[in-house]
Amino acid sequence: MRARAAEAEPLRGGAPPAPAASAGPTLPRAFFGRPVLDVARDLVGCLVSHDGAAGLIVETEAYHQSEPACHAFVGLTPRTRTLFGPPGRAYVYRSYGIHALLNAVAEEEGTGAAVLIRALEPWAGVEAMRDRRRLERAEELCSGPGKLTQALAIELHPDGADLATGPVRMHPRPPDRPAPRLVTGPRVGITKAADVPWRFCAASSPHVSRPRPPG
DNA sequence: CATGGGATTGACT
DNA sequence: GTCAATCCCATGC
Repeated sequence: MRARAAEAEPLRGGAPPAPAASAGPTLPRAFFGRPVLDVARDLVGCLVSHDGAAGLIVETEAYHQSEPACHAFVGLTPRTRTLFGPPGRAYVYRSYGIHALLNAVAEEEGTGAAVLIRALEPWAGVEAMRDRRRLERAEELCSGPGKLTQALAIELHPDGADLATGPVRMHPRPPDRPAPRLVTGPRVGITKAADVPWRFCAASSPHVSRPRPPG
């Protein structure tokens, strides 16, 4: 067993249990088994839930084996096994030795493609998010790919798990929410294929990561 | 088996 | 604006 005290330890003595984030039905497998750019666009507005908290996706990035910024560019290795697997699974990897980053595997089995979830608007279990992040402002809880996994308590464990059955789940856009208008731009923080405009943000959302897209 | 890079964040200048 | 922290895994000797 690894050291996981920070995860298991209650943060405050009398903290009430997080409210159940009943985010409703999950996205079908067929949603993810499509071109990764379509999946990345259509995921904005959808919900992600885990461990008593949930957020609306306000920012995504697409990655595909055909371009060098994608981990799958190097081919099938133990690390990229999940990327080449069936669509609709979670691909979670550690970045910079510290952060767990959440992706949704897209396209058909055998093709390495995924959508990185970069930012959420807190939707349920916000107090649990504040406890985990030790921050108050809603705009800072999930405004980055490493921040949102911390807020939702997602570690590497869900890698390879089905997003329809959990532990990490993805759900359609709540019916009372309008479909967001999208802003497209270059992906953040990469050195290879940095010019490809495969980043999709909900226009004017205060919950997206930096750098904020224009408009 | 040793090394180095990486899709980040938070603290600091 | 800079920079360190930190770990998985691909690569090369």
